Amino acid sequence: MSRGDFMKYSIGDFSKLTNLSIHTLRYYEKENLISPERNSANRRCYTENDVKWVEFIKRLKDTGMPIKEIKHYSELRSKGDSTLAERMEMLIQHRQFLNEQISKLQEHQLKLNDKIDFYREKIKTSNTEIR
Amino acid sequence: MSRGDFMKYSIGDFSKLTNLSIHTLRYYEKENLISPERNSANRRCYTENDVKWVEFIKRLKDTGMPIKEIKHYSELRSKGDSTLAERMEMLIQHRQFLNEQISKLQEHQLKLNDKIDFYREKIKTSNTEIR
DNA sequence: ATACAATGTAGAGTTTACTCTATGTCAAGG
DNA sequence: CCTTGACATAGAGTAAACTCTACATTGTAT
Repeated sequence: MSRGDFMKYSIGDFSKLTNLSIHTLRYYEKENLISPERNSANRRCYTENDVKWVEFIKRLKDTGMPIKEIKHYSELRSKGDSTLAERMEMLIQHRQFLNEQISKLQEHQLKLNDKIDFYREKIKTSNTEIR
Repeated sequence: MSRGDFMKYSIGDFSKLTNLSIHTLRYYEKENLISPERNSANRRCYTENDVKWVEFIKRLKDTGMPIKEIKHYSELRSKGDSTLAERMEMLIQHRQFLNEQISKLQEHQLKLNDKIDFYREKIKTSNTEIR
């Protein structure tokens, strides 16, 4: 319903919107992650759609998917609905990876807590010794 | 109580024990993360203590602490008990970082699940259309 | 019309964390 | 005695993901 559907963003605006540097946006384009239209003067025109897409790219990246793989996903995506199943498969694989990642971090979290408790004791003791 | 306390490991053995390549071990030493003794022939002699220390280094690394910071921690550690408080402070900071990391990943996990559900629906629909 | 800010491309440079190569030493087995 | 294999150092090379530079165009405010 919103006018937003017709908004076009320059690379500068899009950069601010997505918190990705202009350099990074051009790099992502070179790597086939994003493919904005160009206007008559060859300037990039990003859309609302690109905003959402970049948010998703960032999600994949922040969960440890390498650029190469995101590139692959992105290339599938631009081939249209015939690649839906393959893309879902990738996401399911990635979810598995993410679940494992979280489990490992939670284990590390426990151990780190133990270590900190251990330090607390050690410091208490060495303070006692000083008195 | 175990004889383990007197065990010494060559770099090859230690590499197998810790799952770090010999190259990586030498690199970590250059970066001041580990400081094994040397025998008369200048060969590195790792101890049980080093095994535990490397496990901890790996924990810090796997939770996203950069080598530089681990190096700093390690240098504090080798200064002895006078640095206990500062080291604990580092760990507490790092725990904070880790907690945030886990929260973010959990949020990503939810969104990824949504996305996969969305794909599932979309695929179901496009299959229906084919019939 | 002119200046200056934003954008374009191509390609070089940076950072992190390894990883590998070249070359040399030394102890133990055949 | 000689070769082989593990180890030593110094320094070069690599991969990923940016990040920056140089230089050319274009859009906009005065």
